[in-house]
Amino acid sequence: MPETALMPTLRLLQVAVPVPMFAVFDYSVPESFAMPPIGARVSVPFGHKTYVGMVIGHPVDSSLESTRLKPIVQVMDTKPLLPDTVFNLLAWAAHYYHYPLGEVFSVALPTLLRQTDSLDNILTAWRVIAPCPVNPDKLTERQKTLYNLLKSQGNQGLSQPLLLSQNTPASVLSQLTKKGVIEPFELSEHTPQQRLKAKSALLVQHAPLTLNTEQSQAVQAILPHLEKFRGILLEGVTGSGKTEVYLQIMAKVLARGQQVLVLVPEIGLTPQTVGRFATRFKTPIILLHSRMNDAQRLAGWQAAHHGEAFIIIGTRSAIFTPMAHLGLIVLDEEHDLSYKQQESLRYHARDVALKRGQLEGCPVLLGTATPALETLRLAYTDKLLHLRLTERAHHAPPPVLRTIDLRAKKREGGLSIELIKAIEKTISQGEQVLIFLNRRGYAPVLLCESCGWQADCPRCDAHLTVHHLPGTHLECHHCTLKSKLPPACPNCKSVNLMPTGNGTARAEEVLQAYFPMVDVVRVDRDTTSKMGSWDAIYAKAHEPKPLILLGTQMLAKGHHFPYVTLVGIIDADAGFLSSDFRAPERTAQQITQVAGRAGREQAGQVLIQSWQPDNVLLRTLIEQGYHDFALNLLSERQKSALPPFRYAALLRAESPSAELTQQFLQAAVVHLQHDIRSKFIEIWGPVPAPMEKRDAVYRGHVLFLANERPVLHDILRGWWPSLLHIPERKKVRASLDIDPQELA
DNA sequence: AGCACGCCGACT
DNA sequence: GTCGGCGTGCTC
Repeated sequence: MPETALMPTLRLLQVAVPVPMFAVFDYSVPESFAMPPIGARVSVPFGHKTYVGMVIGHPVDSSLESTRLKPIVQVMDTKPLLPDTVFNLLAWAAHYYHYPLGEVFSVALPTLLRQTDSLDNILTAWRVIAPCPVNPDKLTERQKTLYNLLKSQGNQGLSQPLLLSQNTPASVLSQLTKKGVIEPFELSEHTPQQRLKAKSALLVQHAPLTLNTEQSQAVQAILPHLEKFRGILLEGVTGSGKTEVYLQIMAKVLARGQQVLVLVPEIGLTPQTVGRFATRFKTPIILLHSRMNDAQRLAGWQAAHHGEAFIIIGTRSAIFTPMAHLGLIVLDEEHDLSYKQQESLRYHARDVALKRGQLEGCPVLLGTATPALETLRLAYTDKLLHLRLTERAHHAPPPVLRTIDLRAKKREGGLSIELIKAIEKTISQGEQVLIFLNRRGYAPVLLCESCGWQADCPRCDAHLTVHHLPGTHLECHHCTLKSKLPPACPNCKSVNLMPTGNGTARAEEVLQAYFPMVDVVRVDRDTTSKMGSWDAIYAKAHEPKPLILLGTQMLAKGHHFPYVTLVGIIDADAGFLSSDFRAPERTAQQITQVAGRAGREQAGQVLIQSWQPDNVLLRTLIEQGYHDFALNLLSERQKSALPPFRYAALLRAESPSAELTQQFLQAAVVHLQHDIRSKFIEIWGPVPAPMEKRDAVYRGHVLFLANERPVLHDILRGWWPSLLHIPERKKVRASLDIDPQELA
């Protein structure tokens, strides 16, 4: 007798659960629930807890006996939560980065959607009730603002996510509702696409700037690629007007009723950046970054998802935001390292963006003055359309770069007399100066002049930095340790303890002493918090008065300082000496970016202090510029068969002991060599990390290089999940970094 | 990741 | 004699 005829058919789900395991799990669906579709969230019992998982399949049977299957607790979405494109993007990311699928979903979703009580939301919108039952002049300022905003939108109103993400407090909504001025309604009758089309008519574009020849050639070259996937590298020197090119392409995309996703580096998301977009387009701009609270993030996410918002500007993780009708991805400063997540899912937003463009069928515009070598290679192999802007937009001549030979020169606070004279001259002309010193604090070392002892961090392989505020003390820049200054040398009891070397705080002291009449503004992690962040700094930098800006790499990133005509780089050598094969590339990008702050509207000069002014790398950069420098580096990489000419993965490990870490890595290598195909992989290491001990853990890594990406990934796929169970792994934390950016 | 099950030390 | 250390194994 056919048993199946009598058995009630089991309704099964395959669910990705957010736990660090590569398996997916089967569940049954009780009769009382409608079957959730693939892409819906379900809450499921797992171990002793309940998790929010993602339905990824409808299997006909399970490898597990039906009695061991647990029923789901709740269906959280009746429709897929994400569009197919984003669902597929996340599945791709899990596969490419060798990361558990359930955790990938968890990383990509707003926190509030990962909670068991978040059911799928009905989209509420608000509109004014006509006629207005009260005199609008009697409303409070905030109420009046909201009233006028909604009134301008007519009967269509504005969605709640859009309002909340634009800083309308929920309280104002309820106050006006109580007064009978506005009403909520359900925004369900139109699809997101229909709403977008309806709204795009309201988009009024403010006057674009006039483009120079190069800019307009770039725009013309990009326009034929709308509506389909194309990766584009817009390589434009600082001041060449990349942003105006973005804006004009965006205008075309918006006019078609499509949305634009703009990604910026972490600290690039200043009010000034946003302001440029906000004044150009008459449409609300949604921001997505880490300093927003959960409710704001969810609101922005929904506004993008439901097609209520046209322009989304966000940092790295915004690349996963679902968009109803995505027409363009812009990724500004594509070389910036903050696009690479350095923990959990170690993705690179640039690479994810290119994949997303492919899945969405839209162009991806990468812009920078200093392209990453990876990107440059893609451009030169026609994987990307390569456009260049070589002139400054406003006819300002490019800055003149010159080295200052530090050998046998007197210095004070790290500043040579030559540099100080140049500062003096600039100041006397009423112009501004930017000094770049990538070391915060007062002095990077506390040295005993009697015996040579140095104050070291007990938890890290690093010296402690001397700080003067609040009060003189020592800080470790690699962990949270802070300590008092010892009264005498713990080694020889001498009291000749000397702060040695120069940080930004000491340079500030020296500069202020030389130029008592001039404002010296220090910009680093220690000052930007108390200065009321960037706003005050920007205000000063935008007054046409003498000013000395002094800071770390925070100053290097895309900011616009119109009155700066002199840039001084205190120490150009450090980066060229590092053991990381990417160090020259990163150093050149940094120097070029800092140099680009000079003379954006007037002629500027850049003075680079160096102990090795004849260094070939430095000379190439100064004499030929970043582009040619990068081409030289690329040919070096090709000769030594390094990325991007081979594909890399880095196994990282850390544990409470150096031995355990290295033993694990060694075992991992042996394990890999059991695979016959491992002969196609070159194995570098294991070695201790450059700073082996950090925050009391011992770190190490082993690098894998292969000629073919699929070969590398196939081998890793069999090997990496199995490493979780080898005996050497106990007490060791390990992670796999695909396309690693830093060997640290 | 949690969390329980499970065998060896200092305490009510 | 028990409470508890964290090693090991499992989670549909």
